[in-house]
Amino acid sequence: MVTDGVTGERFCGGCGFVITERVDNSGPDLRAFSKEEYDDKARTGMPTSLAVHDMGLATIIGHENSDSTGKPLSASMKSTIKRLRTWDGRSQVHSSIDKNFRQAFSELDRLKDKLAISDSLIEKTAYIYRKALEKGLAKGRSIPGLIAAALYLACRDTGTPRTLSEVARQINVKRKDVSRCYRLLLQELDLTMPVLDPVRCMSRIASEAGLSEKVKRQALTILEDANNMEITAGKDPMGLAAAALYLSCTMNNEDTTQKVIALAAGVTEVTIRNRYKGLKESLNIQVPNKIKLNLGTNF
DNA sequence: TAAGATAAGAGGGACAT
DNA sequence: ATGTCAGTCTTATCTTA
Repeated sequence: MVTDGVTGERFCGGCGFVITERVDNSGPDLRAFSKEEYDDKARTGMPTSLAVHDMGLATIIGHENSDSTGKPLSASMKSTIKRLRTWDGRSQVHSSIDKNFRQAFSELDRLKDKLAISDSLIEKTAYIYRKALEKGLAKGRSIPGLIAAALYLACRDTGTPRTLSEVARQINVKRKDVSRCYRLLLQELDLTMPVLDPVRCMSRIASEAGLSEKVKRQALTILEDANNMEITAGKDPMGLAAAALYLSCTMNNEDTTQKVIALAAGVTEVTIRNRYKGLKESLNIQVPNKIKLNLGTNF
């Protein structure tokens, strides 16, 4: 059993099967402005460290001076993180930037739990957000939108499979607003992001939809072939991964539906169908007729 | 009931004006 | 800067097996 320090996912070191990758997120989406209120509205399974709300930033920002990949931080990054920790000890808000930062962090606090994000990702998000504030990008923009964008940026940067829609939904900001902030950050901070790796997406979808290892492996080879044929450019990675999984399911006669996979992947059935069709045609894959198994029950 | 088909609409990138 | 265009994805509805 290995825990990915970057994505916070726990998976088998041998086969890569993801054991748990996210906490229940179907609870109410409520704001809380005090510890008591937070405790009242919190769902079960809340980590105790978060319940001790007064511990604040120090519980969020770890003390190891290394980034999410384990490499030591640069000197400037180190001092930035140090400052973040220090601020938390202060009872007074010194400037508008500090104030903004505190507010942003209370948002981030909630997101962390809902999206099952690791501490190192939180640090990265904080770093990005701080940069954004220094550049004055917060002016005229909502804090939740910007912090969500920073978080999504950190996810993309580390290859953590969280979709823009997910992040936006959990923080209760319109997807397009987060999207706008995200592009702004990319531009202003002079960053380029690698395309989200469909392979990473697959682990998530496969475990969420309860698919077998065999199916997952075959879906992986399908994705590789698709990549080699350059038919994946410009397509939604999640949709591609989902379609590859579905195709693999039909090839292996694994009992599943588009609906299940679509739900797990966070894309629509139509998208899966389109990618599915494209994959099947481009790779010239013959799909056997579905053998109807009389199992009596769905599970 | 699941899968496929089709249409309308949103949002963003590329490109020209 | 602004408008147009092609391509993608989503939502909704209808048909098919």
